[in-house]
Amino acid sequence: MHSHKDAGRAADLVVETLAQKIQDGELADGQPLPPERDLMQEFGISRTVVREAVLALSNKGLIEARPRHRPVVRKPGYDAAFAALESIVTHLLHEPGGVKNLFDTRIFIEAALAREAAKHADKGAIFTLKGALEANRLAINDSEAFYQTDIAFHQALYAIPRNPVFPAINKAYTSWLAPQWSQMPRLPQRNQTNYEAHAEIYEAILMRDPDAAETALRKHLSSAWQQVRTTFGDI
Amino acid sequence: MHSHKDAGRAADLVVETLAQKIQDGELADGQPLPPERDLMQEFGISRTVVREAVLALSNKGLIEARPRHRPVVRKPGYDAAFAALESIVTHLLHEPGGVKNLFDTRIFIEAALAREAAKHADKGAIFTLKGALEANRLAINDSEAFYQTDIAFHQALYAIPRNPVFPAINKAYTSWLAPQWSQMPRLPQRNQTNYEAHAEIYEAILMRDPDAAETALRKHLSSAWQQVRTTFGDI
DNA sequence: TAACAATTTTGGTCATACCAAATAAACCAA
DNA sequence: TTGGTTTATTTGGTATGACCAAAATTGTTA
Repeated sequence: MHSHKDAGRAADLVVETLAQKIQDGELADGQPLPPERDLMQEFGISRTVVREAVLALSNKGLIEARPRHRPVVRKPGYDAAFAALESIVTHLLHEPGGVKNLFDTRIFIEAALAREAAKHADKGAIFTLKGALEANRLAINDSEAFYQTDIAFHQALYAIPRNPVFPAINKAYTSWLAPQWSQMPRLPQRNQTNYEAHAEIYEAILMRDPDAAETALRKHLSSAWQQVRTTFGDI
Repeated sequence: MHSHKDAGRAADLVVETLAQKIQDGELADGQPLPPERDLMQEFGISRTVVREAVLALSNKGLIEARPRHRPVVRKPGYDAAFAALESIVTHLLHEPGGVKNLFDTRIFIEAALAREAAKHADKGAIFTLKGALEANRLAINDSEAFYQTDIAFHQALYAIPRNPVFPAINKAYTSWLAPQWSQMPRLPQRNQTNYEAHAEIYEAILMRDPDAAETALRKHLSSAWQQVRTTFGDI
């Protein structure tokens, strides 16, 4: 079954086997992994190797290993995929131009999403968007709530294509860029501006005007980027 | 969300410290990591913990650890980031709808890229695209070469925004979807069709017609998806 | 100086032991 | 029976020490 080119890692076999069991559901989601000492016997290896395998599975996101707890099987979803990027992305963000590169891709994707929404969003999706916009408006004077509804509005945008990858992308964006965003001053006046931008995007989608939707969204996010720039300077 | 700092892992400190040194350049790219026995002394820990830390760094993509070789420091780039996704994406692709979800995002992004290119590509980028297209044409009768030039043409598209994230995305796409793609029959006739599709995309970009560029690209990739469907059935 | 042989270093694996936290079992009071 | 409290067991985290084989280094020779 396994044709190992370089027989350098005993743990690899264990990782593959367990990963397969997880994917096949033999180790169901939420179920704890067998104790390390059991795995030793099952595979005929030392605990060293078992631990190495468990570590690897944990870093791959297939199990969730809280310290001193039994590792729990986590069948990976699209969210987990992007979560695996966190550490490396964090590094990239600390390099010159890192934040801008990432933010530019966000603008790029959301602009395309706005266009897509204007073209193909069904009534239900538009209604959801309208609800998110209304919640956003009601929170203008509560900066903390506004932050949440702001995120929700964009989330609604990512949900429109009905492709689970997009919400996962958005989650990743918000979590990665949160450090920058959360340090920015919260001004009610700015909330008002952002709400109006959201409204403009919504209107364009409602009017089935892709160009207007894209333009409005680009303006909105570019403005947000400028705010970041004026807060942090060149990054 | 919540970052559980349960402080139960001695290895975490080592990982953070070494990661910091890598980011700061104190451990330069390409340089081997200190021997495990040295790290033991430096941090006053057992080899067990050192190995755990090294494993973690390896899984994070900050070092490259070939079996029985000294781990080599690899300052992560955008490519490495997506490479870290491989194992988990592989799992997702094996689930129902997984391939389609991923391919749909590819269509989505490339459509937006085509539009972007038609709007903002400079002469140099268009010239590069033209060269890729010509190479593509010359390889119509050599299916293996055609496959390569096909990839190169799309790569040229991803390079246009001059944002290093996009080429990395493309690399990830091609490597993840390669298993499906490489199993499809290579027909010169199909090469001809694909070349014409590429030419149509290029022409639209040259004419600065975003709508035509997007339409042409969507048609091209949707057709490719249909070919996948007819080869593999519902996946 | 280049090819080869001897030596040291270093990563991979195993076995054992101990501790503290987590879990399960036993127990007891209401 | 039930619910909470105490005790016993399990289990993950870490430390030591040992051994091997493959690398890397050094030394030697043609």
